[in-house]
Amino acid sequence: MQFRDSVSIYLQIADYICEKILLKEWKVDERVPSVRELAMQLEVNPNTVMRTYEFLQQQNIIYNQRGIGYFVGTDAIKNATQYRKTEFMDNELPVLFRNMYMLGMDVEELKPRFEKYKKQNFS
Amino acid sequence: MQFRDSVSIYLQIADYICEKILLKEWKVDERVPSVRELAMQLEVNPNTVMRTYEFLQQQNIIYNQRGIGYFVGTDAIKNATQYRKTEFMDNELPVLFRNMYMLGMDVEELKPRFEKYKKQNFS
Amino acid sequence: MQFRDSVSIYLQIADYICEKILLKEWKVDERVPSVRELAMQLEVNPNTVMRTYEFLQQQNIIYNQRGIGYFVGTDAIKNATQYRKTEFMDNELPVLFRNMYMLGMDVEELKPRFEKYKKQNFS
Amino acid sequence: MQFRDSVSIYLQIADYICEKILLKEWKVDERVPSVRELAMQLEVNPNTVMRTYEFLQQQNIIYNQRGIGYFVGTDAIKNATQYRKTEFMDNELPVLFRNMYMLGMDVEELKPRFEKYKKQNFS
DNA sequence: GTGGTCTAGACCACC
DNA sequence: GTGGTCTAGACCACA
Repeated sequence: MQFRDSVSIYLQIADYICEKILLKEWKVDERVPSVRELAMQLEVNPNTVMRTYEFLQQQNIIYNQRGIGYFVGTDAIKNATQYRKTEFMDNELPVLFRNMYMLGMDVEELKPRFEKYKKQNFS
Repeated sequence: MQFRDSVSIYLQIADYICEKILLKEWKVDERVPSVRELAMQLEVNPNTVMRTYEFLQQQNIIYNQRGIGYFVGTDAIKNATQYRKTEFMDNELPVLFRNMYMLGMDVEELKPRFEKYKKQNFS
Repeated sequence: MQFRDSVSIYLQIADYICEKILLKEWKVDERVPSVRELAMQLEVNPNTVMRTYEFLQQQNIIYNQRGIGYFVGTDAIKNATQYRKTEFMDNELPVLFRNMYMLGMDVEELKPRFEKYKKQNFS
Repeated sequence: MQFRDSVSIYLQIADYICEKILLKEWKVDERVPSVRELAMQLEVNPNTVMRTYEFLQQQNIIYNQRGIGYFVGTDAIKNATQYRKTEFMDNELPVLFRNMYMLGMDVEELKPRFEKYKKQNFS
């Protein structure tokens, strides 16, 4: 995994996990990787992953069973959507709109492309 | 300026210059900063800026007068739009669409937000 | 400050701060000690105090102004009361009741003593 | 057993033994564990336990038969109650009252909770 | 093995 | 100066 410099690593890991959940790769009550495991895989310090998991637990996206591990929460999809949507609106939309304005584009132009994208990738 | 790791720096500088032109901060036939000047300002090697300018000249976005400097080209806006639009469609739209799909969002949702954005920032 | 072994240090520090607020020693919008300052005073690692402050911010008991410091929140008393009351009910009451049962005491016995205590200490 | 730092260990062991007696786990004239045995179990120095037993003998809570061991005294319950009650009043009540004052609580609030506690744990 | 807490020490951005 | 993040490494309780 490649980390951007502009955002905290632990939040980027949170996004990574939310994506796994939102794309249904990780299902409700399924175990997520252990702190140490994910830390090793992403080549970060276990404390950093711990921080991500604490954060996601707070957002009711994952829950914990002591001595066993972290699991995808019951309302994970709802809560992950809400969390990521806020982030998306605040951070990504302005960049998008700026580009669209610069390029003289309209929202209408996106419509058919979005349909095409969904057909190609998720069906 | 903050550079991402994923794209060549000289292309990121090209984007930066295109933005200046598309947002009408730099007008047709106006002189763009000298290679040394921009290199110093962006804290990169002059060779990198040189590469950007050669690239933009190829795209007919800027032109060169030997011994004097580089200038915004006559059709700069048209050509910059075309160049950036290709990039936007190929690189940024897929990321956007992936997020929108994950979050269960529709293009329609963007419409009023885009209007609001334009009103707030460019009027 | 003396720390018990049974509870996390960062939570004991949280209790300490809640007491300061509940006993009106620290007022709303007043600055609390800086992370480093309190860490030095309590002879713990700054990270531990940082953790306390993050926790208390989450509970809406203190808030943060970047580069300036942490401050007592508007609803600090309400939120601190709620937080500490839960803790009190769950952890301290059972110990109290166990002792009272062992000693054959009744709640009624406490009544006049509590009045006396309040008169002596807070008036 | 977990020892607090603030009180002598031998007194904490005395409390432990009083509890056993007050909760009727150890009956009158029953033999209490030998000094060595209890020291091993609690992982303390036998001298410390010896000190506890001497102290409790002074309080007429246990008595000694040389060469045989220590036994729960005839008036153990009365004397243990008296001993523990003094301690409770002097040390634990002030802490309790301080918390109740801070949290704006009243003795009345404790009444139904105490009843519930007794029902759940001792019936 | 799991998570949870703590220390030491570093570097950063903001004020 | 302030907080915020990250690493490295340690030790603990729980299972």
